[in-house]
Amino acid sequence: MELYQLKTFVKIAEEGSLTKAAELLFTSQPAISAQIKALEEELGVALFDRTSRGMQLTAKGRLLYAQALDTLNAAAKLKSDAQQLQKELVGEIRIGVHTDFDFMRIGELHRLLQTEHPRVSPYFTQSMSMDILPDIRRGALDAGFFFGPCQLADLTTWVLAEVPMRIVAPADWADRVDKASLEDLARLPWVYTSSTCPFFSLTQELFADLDEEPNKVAYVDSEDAVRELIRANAGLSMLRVDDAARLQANGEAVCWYGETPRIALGFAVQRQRAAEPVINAVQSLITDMWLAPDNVVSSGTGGPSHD
Amino acid sequence: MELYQLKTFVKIAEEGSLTKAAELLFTSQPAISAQIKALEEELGVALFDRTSRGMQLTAKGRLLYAQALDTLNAAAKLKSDAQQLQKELVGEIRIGVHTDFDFMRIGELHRLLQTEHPRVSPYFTQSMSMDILPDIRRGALDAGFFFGPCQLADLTTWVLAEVPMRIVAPADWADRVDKASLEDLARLPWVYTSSTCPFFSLTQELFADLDEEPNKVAYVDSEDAVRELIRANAGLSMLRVDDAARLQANGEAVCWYGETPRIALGFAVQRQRAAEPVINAVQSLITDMWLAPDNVVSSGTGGPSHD
DNA sequence: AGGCGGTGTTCAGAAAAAATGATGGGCGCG
DNA sequence: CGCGCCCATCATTTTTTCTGAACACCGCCT
Repeated sequence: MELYQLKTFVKIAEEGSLTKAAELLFTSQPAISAQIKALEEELGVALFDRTSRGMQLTAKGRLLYAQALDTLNAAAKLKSDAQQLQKELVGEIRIGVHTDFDFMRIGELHRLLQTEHPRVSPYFTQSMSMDILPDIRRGALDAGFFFGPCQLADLTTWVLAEVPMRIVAPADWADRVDKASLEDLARLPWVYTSSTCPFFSLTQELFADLDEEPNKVAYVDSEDAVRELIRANAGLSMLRVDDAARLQANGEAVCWYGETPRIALGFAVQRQRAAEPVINAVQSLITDMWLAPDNVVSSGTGGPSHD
Repeated sequence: MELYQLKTFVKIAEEGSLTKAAELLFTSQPAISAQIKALEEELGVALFDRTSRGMQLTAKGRLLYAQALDTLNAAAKLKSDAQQLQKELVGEIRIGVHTDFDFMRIGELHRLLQTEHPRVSPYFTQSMSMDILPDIRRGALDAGFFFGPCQLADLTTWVLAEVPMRIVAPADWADRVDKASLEDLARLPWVYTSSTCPFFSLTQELFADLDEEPNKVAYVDSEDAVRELIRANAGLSMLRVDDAARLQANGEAVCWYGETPRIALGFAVQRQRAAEPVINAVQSLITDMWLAPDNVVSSGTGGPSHD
């Protein structure tokens, strides 16, 4: 039993005539006569009564006609859906996110993806900056965001923004920090990130010209932990300017406005997979989002605001 | 796109390997490789990723796999239903019924038909005895019951029973009828059926030996009308014994027990259609029902019961 | 590094299936 | 009774599909 036989069956049933059906199917009358004969033989059921005036469905044929239609419809849907899929991008993509979803504009990204490529399902997994790049390399992630430079040669990366940072101290230390020099700060207790974290090098560079090492009283590996220790008066640290401003606004911290180091916000994928349609599409969406002229994060928002 | 291609598609998807699928489909590996290639080309969609370890569904392939299954399932259902139909009888049959459905045991017939041939739909139409035989001949009915002899040569008939009849008089006339002779009865008013009705000849035969014609005061053409006129004291008539007994039990009539003419209950179909499976099956059911030894209507229930 | 065993692909020729065009038989209609 | 329309059949051609061998690729194991 093949679809072409069912098509013939249905057409003959509708036309009531081999001859007419043959015309409409652009074939010869003996051809479809043989098709129906084979079909009837295979099903073991006489589908038509042959009269001198044409072909008429038998009672059994009428029952099977409906099912033949069902089958053909299922096949037609398969084909049309396939042709629709031709134009669409289909797949999944696992994206590592290393900091707040709202800062990373994940909602906006998701919305864009939904409209541009509705059949691409993103999986956003939050993990630490230092885990994301190796995970992409391992294939545990398909793409990801990260701070700082990328040391892995087999990843392709894009710089999305230069994110300005700020040195932040516990709120109680306002007078110890207010007019302090960099050296003054170095002597205060510091909450550091672990050495694999991009913030680590950033902070190190800050003090590179000084003779003495900063006074490190704790090492943590998440921004949340940094904020918590600042609130607990443990020491100073470095945060994104927006994060710092929020803490200060809440009275949970004070900022030091001496210098604003910047850290690169990057997006990475495996080099040999960069051309995969799904990955490429998501990457385009993200670089467009972040590098559009009206969206540059690295600009402005410099020193303190005095009013 | 043909079903054999979809079968191959599904099998490869399930096995993850051309080689294994080829084995299971009892064909060669290049054959199904070409099938899939053609299918992919027609759909315009890459269904599989070819790896050195086998064939793996693409994201699009996974979406279409479900639809391929749907299509194959529809086809499989069509085929299995057809093979079921092979054994079954399918069709409609229009049966003319000329008297009470319960006397004709239509309920029992329907129940039997339902269990023996569930796909045969009977249409029972009630019409007068004298219309049924011509209707069968015309093809307006496929089969039918009738009383009396059949004069139409191109019908095949079966005698189902010899139905005993009884002369019935209005209840008020009990003493005029009780000890009456046939001649006495002939002089009383009679409710006759029209001359085309088999009851007509039956009644005529009853009085054939007498010199005088019975006193006919009305002609009607339904048993219902006969009963109604008896209740209205219009005259005597003839009814089936069971009918007569019911009227007498209700005090609506009295019976005369002098003689019990019998009328043949017949079943007829068109001669040249008698062998059609549906007609033949229904006829068998009916003759079995009526002619089974424990079901003979013509026997017993003779004279008056004295206790 | 090189061979081995597994994969899927390609190709030319063989086999099978389907379509063709001519022929013939049945039936209704004028 | 013949004509026109219908479908079935048959030998033949055409198309499609299958086959088997050769090949390329990849991971794995020695």
